[in-house]
Amino acid sequence: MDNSQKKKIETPTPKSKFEDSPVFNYINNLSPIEAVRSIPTVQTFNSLSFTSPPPVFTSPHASFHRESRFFRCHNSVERSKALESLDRSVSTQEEVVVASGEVDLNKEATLEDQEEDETSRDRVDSPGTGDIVTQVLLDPSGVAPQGEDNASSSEDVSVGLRKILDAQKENDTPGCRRLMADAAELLVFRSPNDSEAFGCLVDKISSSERRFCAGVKLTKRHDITKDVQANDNQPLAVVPNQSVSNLHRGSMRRRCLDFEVLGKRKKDIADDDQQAVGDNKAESSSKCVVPGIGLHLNAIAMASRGIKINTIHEDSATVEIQKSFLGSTTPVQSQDIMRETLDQAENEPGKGLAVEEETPKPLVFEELNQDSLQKKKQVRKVEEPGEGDSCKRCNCKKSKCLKLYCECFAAGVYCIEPCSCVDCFNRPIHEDTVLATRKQIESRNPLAFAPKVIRNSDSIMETTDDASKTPASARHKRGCNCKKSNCLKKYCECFQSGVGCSINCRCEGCKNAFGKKDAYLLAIMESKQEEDLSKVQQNPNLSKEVEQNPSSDQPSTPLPPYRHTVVHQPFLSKNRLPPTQFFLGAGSSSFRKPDGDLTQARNEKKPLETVAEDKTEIMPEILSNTPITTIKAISPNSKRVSPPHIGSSESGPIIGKRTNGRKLILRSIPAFPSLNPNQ
DNA sequence: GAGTTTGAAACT
DNA sequence: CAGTTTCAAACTC
Repeated sequence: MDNSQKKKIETPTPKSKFEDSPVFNYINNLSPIEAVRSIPTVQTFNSLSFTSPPPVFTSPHASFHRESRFFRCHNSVERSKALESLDRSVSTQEEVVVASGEVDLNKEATLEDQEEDETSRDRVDSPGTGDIVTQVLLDPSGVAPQGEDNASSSEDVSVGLRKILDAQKENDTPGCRRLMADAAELLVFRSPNDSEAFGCLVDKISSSERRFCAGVKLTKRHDITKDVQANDNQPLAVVPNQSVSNLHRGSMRRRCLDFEVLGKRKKDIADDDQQAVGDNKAESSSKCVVPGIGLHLNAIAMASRGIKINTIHEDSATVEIQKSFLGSTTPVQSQDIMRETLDQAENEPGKGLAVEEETPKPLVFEELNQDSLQKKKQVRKVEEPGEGDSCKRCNCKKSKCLKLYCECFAAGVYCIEPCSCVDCFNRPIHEDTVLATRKQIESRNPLAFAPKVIRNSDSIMETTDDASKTPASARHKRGCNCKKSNCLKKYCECFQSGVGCSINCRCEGCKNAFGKKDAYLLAIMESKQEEDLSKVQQNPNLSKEVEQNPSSDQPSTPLPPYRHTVVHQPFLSKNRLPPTQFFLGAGSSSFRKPDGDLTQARNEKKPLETVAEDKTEIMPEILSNTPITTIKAISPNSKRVSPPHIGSSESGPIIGKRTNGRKLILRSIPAFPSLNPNQ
């Protein structure tokens, strides 16, 4: 039978003879041509299975995971609808918008694969971005959506995209330009920059920004009230056929690309700057972008602000939009907020839609609809005069806005009109200076422009956390060094970023409402304990060893009841309290009243043994302090202590060498009694 | 709005 | 690398 089949395959018999036969069908099913469609599968695998790099480094892949979650909302039906609308050719802009959304989605996947497949990014950075865009557009395999794709949808997408491309070739519509710019933007993001750090930053930022952009591109710029009404009960990104006014968006993105290439389009910039003299806010807004990062931060800021407000004020569309113009305190924070909000939105369809729908609008309006923009600006000023717009506003006097003192500069955006800076050089007209300074700073500190807050890519942590609360796994990269603010004011970068303090922090008397450092450390220890316990449970021999060795400060001792209240910390535990609650509960005044005392106690270098031996009846206060004690013992100078250090040093058995975030999730009370010989 | 406090950034 | 200075945001009044 096999031989006969092979013969049939190998023999060039007339097709008509067999094509109706079951054997032929079977052979067709065996055709390797179908097997070629493995690319989407690969993508799916990539997006689901690849572990993320250590959180110390910004993780574009980790972000991609979330993006994929975000994009999951683009189901085939929606895509079909979009393509139907394309075929109807209702509006060229709409087509472009839809296509852009699809392309962005797929570009992302393609680029991700490229990143993972190749160590160098030169390919992406190669000139001819437009060609790459075309390639993406015309490459069904690359375009094929992952997971859900079937042949028809994939083909539809490619066909639709080709139509779009052809139409755009015929008339160079703004949408076309924008499409190209969108792709170029992504490519620029992937371009190796002045330093690895910058690339790292770009990855981080761009990932979030792209997430935002996806919403933007798939969002229609229609009446605000309509938006809200129509948004109810719609999944994310269910509006692919809605139109976004792309004209200015395109130009803005393009500017970002231009910025990225030093001097490439300086003339444009200069022209824009001249136009900026007119001081249209929309213009200046689009102007406050510094190479690469700036635009994204702006977008993120706007997005997050919009999301944030929208989530709260779902019932007031006007207010939402108006507030959406408001900038955020820090880009990173916005990023986190947005991410969380998006997470939450996924779980709450109603909100999710609002988030998806409202978020991009500010951008569109700001760029396009100047009339409404001005009105909204007026209202905004009335409502929240203190808040900035999408761009940061600095007040630099001496730094010329060319140092990291300047928030604008540090955030990678140009200063704009609302800034009160003096002698500002952080302007597009001084692009050379800006870039040179950036390079200089990066040479000194490659991570100078990297996001200060990094996210733990651990999906478990993030998914188990309530999005409405503090960032589950976000942490300040370098940590704070607060001495007097107790990490309770915005002086503290951790607090300002809305993240808890971590082991990287050298703060004293940390009371960070988003998560205290000691709690963080305690969680690490706890996780290690639980890990050891689980090991012990799996290996009775080990358990015996532990029991027979009471002198060792082993965590095998049953955890006391107070673990329930103490151990669960807001930013790590699934059952964590909201920041405030946590602070008042686990970190209440009675719980850790004298932070100064705490600091002193730490400096007294309590022996680690105290931690383990006292834990059975220790007061929560002491317990909560003990980790710090441990750390202090390791680093009496309050200097940064690296996690591995803890694990390998005197606290070795307790913390262990492998303390990743995931373990922190496993904070429920395990079957400790089984390890207790008295029970 | 002016002055103070604070901690990061920059400098030595 | 540690200590000091500079700086601008955050905060207070």
